Amino acid sequence: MDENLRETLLGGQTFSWRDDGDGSFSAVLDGRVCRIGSLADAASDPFLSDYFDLSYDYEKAREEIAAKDPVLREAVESTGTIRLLKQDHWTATISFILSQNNNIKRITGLYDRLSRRYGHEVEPGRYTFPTSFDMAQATEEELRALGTGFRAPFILDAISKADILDEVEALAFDEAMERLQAIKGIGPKVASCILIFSYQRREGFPLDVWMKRVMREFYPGKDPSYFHPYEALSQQYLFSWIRSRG
DNA sequence: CACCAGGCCGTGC
DNA sequence: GCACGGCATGGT
Repeated sequence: MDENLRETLLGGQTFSWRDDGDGSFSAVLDGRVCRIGSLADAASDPFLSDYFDLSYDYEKAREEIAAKDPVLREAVESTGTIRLLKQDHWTATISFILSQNNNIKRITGLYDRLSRRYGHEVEPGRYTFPTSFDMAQATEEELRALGTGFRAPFILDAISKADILDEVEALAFDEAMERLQAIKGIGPKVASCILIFSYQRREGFPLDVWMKRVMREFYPGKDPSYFHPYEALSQQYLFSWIRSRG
């Protein structure tokens, strides 16, 4: 087993991709519909080459993570390579605000509804994810009507503080975590997801309900620094593993 | 009918 | 500093 594109694209780090049902996946990114059947399709596309982080040595990382302990080895060997995508800051921020106390299927639906309501149609039925400017006139009532629920005011707060996302780029990890949490609806878990999946901060280690279970059961007394320098990737493998194991 | 989902906020101690 | 209830919505 080498790449696990399905897990990378549909496993909860992005909500942009759809299963086309013919062995390929598609998303509206970079202002156009991107389609991909295997990682080779990304190599010839400069935007996707960067987005899929092709210059990083994931094979070496896999080997070093697997060698760390038996649990990690089982997690890594239970699946193919999971990549850390380089997503747009704003898209990732709204995506993970939507993710709190929610499930992947419903998050994806909300992402689609926001796109249809505030984004731009680039092909019949395919819409860009709206920018903070596209959403500047959004109201809480509108957002609630789309099903965002109690997250609606959080989205409005993010719109008004979107400039924070530019500041974060220059900050060290701990300061970046703190700065992102100035936006309502962003706590430690959401902040770490944004930093990993949009700012390439591989020291992030999101602790959601699943990962708290993993830590309690298999790593009692340990903290994320145990996984250094592969905190984020180790977390992705453990998350995928525990979730598929039920 | 419960209970849960890639949590966080506000409040109280 | 930590514990707790509440929160919109849809699926099981």
